Amino acid sequence: MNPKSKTTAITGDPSSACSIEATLDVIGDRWSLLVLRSVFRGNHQFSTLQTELGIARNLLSSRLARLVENEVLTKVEYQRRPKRYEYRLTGKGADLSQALIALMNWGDRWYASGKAPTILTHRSCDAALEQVVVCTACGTDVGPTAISSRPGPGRRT
Amino acid sequence: MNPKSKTTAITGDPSSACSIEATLDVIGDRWSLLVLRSVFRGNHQFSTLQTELGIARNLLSSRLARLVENEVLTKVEYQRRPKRYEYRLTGKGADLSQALIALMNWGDRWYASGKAPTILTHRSCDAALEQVVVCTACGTDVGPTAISSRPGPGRRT
DNA sequence: ACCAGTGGGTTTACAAAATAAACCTTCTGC
DNA sequence: GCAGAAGGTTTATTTTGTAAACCCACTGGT
Repeated sequence: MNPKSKTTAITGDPSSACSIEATLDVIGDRWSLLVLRSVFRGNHQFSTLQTELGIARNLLSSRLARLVENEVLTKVEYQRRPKRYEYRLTGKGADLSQALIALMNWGDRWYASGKAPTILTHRSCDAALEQVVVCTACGTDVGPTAISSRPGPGRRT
Repeated sequence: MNPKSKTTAITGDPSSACSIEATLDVIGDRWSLLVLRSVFRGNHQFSTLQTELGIARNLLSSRLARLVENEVLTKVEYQRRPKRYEYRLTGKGADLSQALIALMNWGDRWYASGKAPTILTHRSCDAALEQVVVCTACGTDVGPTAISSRPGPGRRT
């Protein structure tokens, strides 16, 4: 589009040459992930979100609109007369759980000094969860230094 | 600290009541994660990062300073006369790989239409990787709807 | 000796985004 | 017919981000 490729940054266009960038185009601002965390926790109404987060109302409004536009949330009328709306996660939104869990775990490891503020469990077992990266071939847990990166079929640069 | 708890938002203080918030206090702005992605990819110099990302130089400067201050990166003099520096991931920084992978995977699933721009592999197997959340008790892969959340020992609210 | 080029920044002027507070609208229940 | 709740929008102000210019130390070429 631009000959000198100015659009390397946050472009607002999720069809990026990098999937991290694509993701950040949707949820990579100061508030979106906090809004989503709150929705994951069960807050679905505008007022509740606003109070819990302390976000300015106009910003919350625009963030929710953007998340709805990007199909991460849906706006559902849960009452008529007076009309009341709530925001629910779509499948795509729920699929962000892995990312939120990764961010939470990092915060736990480096800022919670062994005492996590929130613990996630398997609903049926009530046991703790663990997030791992595994090799689809050998099945072993792969740490950051054993990871290699190569261009895939969607590479555009 | 503040009686009416105004500090629910992005406070710049990672010792938050929520680990997601703590994490976002460190890397939750428009650029930090993109800078880190670039460092993960092997770009360690100021100029290289600036050119690759298209970020304003003063912003890159302040982001790098903040990441160094928070011990995500270290600034290493790799040459004297003239002095040249490079930025390297610390252990804490490398530990963000899970989060970057989660964000990348989400982008792959929802914006790459089956063709990932980048593929991560197990260095020794050359096979694809998979990120999963597993139960420490039953060992099964736990999807977003089977996850339960409860307050942990570090809860402060 | 001079000058261009490289690396790693800082300063400055300007534009965009965030914040806080006030305001608006529709409806209910008293 | 008034207060209060829900879900916003408008407005003024402050904070951030952006782009371009500039600075400094040094090297290698002429």
